[in-house]
Amino acid sequence: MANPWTCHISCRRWPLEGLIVGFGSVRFRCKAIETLASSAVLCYALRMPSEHQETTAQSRQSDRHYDHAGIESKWQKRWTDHKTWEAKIDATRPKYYLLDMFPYPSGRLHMGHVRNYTLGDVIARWRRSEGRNVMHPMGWDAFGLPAENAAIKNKLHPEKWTLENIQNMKKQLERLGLGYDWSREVTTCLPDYYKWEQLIFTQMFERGLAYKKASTVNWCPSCATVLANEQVQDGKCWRCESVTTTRELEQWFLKTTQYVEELLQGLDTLEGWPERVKSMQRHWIGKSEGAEIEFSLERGGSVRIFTTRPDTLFGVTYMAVAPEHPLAVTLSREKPQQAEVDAFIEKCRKQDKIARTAEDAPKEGVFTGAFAIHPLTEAKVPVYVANFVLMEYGTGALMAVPAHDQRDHSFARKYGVEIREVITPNEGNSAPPVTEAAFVDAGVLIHSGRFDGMDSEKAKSAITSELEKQGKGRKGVNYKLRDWGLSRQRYWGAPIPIIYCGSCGAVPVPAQQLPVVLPKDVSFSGEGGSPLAKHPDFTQTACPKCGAKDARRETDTMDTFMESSWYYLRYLSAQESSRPFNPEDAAYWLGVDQYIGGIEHATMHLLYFRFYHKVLRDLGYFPASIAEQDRNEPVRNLMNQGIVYKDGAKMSKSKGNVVEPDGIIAQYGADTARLFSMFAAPPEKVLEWAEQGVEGSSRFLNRVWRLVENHEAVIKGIKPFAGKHSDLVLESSKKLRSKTHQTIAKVIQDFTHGYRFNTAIAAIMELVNEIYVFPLDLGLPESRAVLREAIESVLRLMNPFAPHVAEELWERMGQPDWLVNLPHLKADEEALIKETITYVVQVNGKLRGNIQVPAAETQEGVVELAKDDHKVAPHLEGKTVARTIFVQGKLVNFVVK
RNA sequence: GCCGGGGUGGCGAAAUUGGUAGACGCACAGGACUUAAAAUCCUGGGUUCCGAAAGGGACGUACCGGUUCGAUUCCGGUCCUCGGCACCA
Repeated sequence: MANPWTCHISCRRWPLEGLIVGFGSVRFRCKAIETLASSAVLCYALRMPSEHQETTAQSRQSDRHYDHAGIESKWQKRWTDHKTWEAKIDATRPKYYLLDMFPYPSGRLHMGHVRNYTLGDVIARWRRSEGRNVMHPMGWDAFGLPAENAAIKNKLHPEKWTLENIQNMKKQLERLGLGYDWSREVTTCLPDYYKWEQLIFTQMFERGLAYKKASTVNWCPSCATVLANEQVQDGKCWRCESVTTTRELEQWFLKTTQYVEELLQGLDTLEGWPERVKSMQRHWIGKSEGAEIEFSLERGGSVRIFTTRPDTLFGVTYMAVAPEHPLAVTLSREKPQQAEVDAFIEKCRKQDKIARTAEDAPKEGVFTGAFAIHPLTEAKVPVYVANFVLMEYGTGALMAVPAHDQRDHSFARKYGVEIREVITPNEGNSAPPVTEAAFVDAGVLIHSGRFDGMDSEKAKSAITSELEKQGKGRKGVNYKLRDWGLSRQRYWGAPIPIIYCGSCGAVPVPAQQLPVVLPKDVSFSGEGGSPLAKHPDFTQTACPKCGAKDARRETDTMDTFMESSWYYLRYLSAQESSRPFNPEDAAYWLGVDQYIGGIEHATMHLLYFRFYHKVLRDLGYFPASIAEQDRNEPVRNLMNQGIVYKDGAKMSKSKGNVVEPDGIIAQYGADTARLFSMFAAPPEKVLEWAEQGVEGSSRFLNRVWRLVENHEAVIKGIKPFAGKHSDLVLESSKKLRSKTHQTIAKVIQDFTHGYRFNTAIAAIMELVNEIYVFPLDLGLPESRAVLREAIESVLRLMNPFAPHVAEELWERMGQPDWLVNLPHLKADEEALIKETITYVVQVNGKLRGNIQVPAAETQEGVVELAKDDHKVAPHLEGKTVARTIFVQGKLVNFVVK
């Protein structure tokens, strides 16, 4: 057996305890390597004489890797101490309001947050380097269901749970080196935030924008409580697994539909918004034009319907109403069909709406026994209750034209209703007979009385005018957008500031009595509805209007989208105690220059957000000095970063596939976490989480660190090259300097054209690789100056991504200023000029060679050189060049026969 | 189902308006350094066929088809996948 050796191990991941003893020349036991056999452990060992065992039996930080923990906390402290991120109104600089979608305080950050917020921080640092007065706040979307679920499960008060989570997550954000103006922090579950939301609600109420109506909720009969959609899994309650049903409750709504046209048309003014988001919002609003038609009922009364196809009116052979429609019940009263209809309605109530209305879902319905009268032919039309009709869309009733609508067609065939063809395809078109499938395109009218022979377009207006003349219909517009239902029968939300009085009705809580504070002394069981309703001190109150003692408070709380609809305004004046925000602050900072958040918010949040802004404008909150566009729309530029997902689904606590950044920060540092999240994929793309690449980002930062360390001696006291590029003597100097300035230009371009940070980082990596192979000429001063310039450029370019390392190395190079306070670099145009150009030569579109030509070469000259190229010539031999395609600066293509 | 995205090597990706497909990085392989291992530095890799080799041919951006001298890029269709669908936020 060979002699035992004691190894001194330094390892930056695993502080080792005790001795690691090796035998023989090759194999030694290293705990760290065993522990992480699959990944490369940055670890090395020095052989030591065995008598030194005791003194070497300790771990020490590797001197081959920079001390990320030390420098990160050092710079974070410096930035904080100097109030680097605190933004103040400054009329001398252009302002830049950068807004990140604030997180729900679920407990810990996940990599989706890291990506989102790093993106924001990189942009903030960049805009700052452009000389802008950047305001970049952060806060907490602190009300919501998970806190209440946690309270039920862990017997912990939602407030305690939430506030503790906030403390945790704030520390995590700070450790990432994210530069937020914490003096503007908002926490939406605190009364000094929701007080203003309640005030705004009462103002909406007074304007008639908030109203009550009956609406359906999920109901668990066993827990006797309302369930959120998320709490219903496969039609069963999440707690007790009872089959859920639905209930009608009187609920508060906001009239988003009052702003529907503006919400739609405003999209056209949002040039800085991604097309995909605008498109989704347009479809969500879902405007369609057509006609509203009144069908009278045989037994009196009438049904109003909306159709986009009044041209098919003569093809109507039945009508259908939604199961929730009041007529569904009344039409069948005292008829043989009554029992069947009631059973059907009950069945639909239990069905999921998306499944119920899916195109391939079975079309089901029952005849009500009642008939309607066709407005023009006066024929009797049977009325059905059908599962594919939605109460929320249109009028909750429809005229069915089986010949020209596929859904109506399937239903008609199933129930044996007549299919009457009234549109025939235009000449040249053919279609299967309507007994087989509906013909849904426009065409020419037949069997439609005096409208026969008209094309669909013309018939639409002709039939609508005829109806209008007879008082049976009119032109109509319909939208899919519905009013915003904002009542929640839950505890952890902002109380709706309404008091019900026996004589005065619903009375808003007067401003001086706000906030209506959420009481803390409640208990959670998950059963029997909201704890607020069981809190007598809260519910019993006096009427603010008449003083009656027996008034009671509204116990519903507000949808949490209410908080996230105006937080960007509270950031403006987070300390303001007499109003939601200060108009002077709004005048300076609005609108939001860049809003960043996940694409999953494309419709709901971003639509509510826009709606709220318009309402506040109409409530007179914005001073006249705000530009028209910013008065109408909250956000100028929107960026939706792609979802970070793992195991095929969005990272979320409920799915249990969350990856937290803490491990990465501890092992590699915040700069690595930041750099990797920016390098792994372009910002808008979905990112499937895989940790393999993290190592590479860490390696790069260490490579930069060594770059400075290794060259410290030769560039110390040297000034970066400042002369004329053409005066450089050495080819190597010219080459490196060109690369330096190409990189600067590339990074600037990637920042200004769509925040393409992944390629910007790749370019910096290329420059670093180039510096590594640079043949330094110690005899020539220009060589050192060019090297210094290159290294300085690397630090300045990488600063937004990895600010701690960049600042530390910058300081180490003897620079007095902090990078965070410096303007960004500009490329030297002269260094970008290319002396030779590479032309690609193709024959019949296939690559056959490439040639180097002087930049000044003429087209004729390039073509001649291309023909003569030794790789190209054989492909041209014995053939005729029929055509020569020349693309300036790029390629020559010979089309030969 | 409806609405909006996405699909390129073993993997993350790149290719500014149609013009060298695969930059940069991961993983892997080889070399240098080391008694050794790790780290570091350098080099190589789309697939396939011919060649001992320098080199050369064919194919290749989910699939099928079209436009074009030329298509990852434009057009039509198909498949798969992700996000949203109004009480998760």
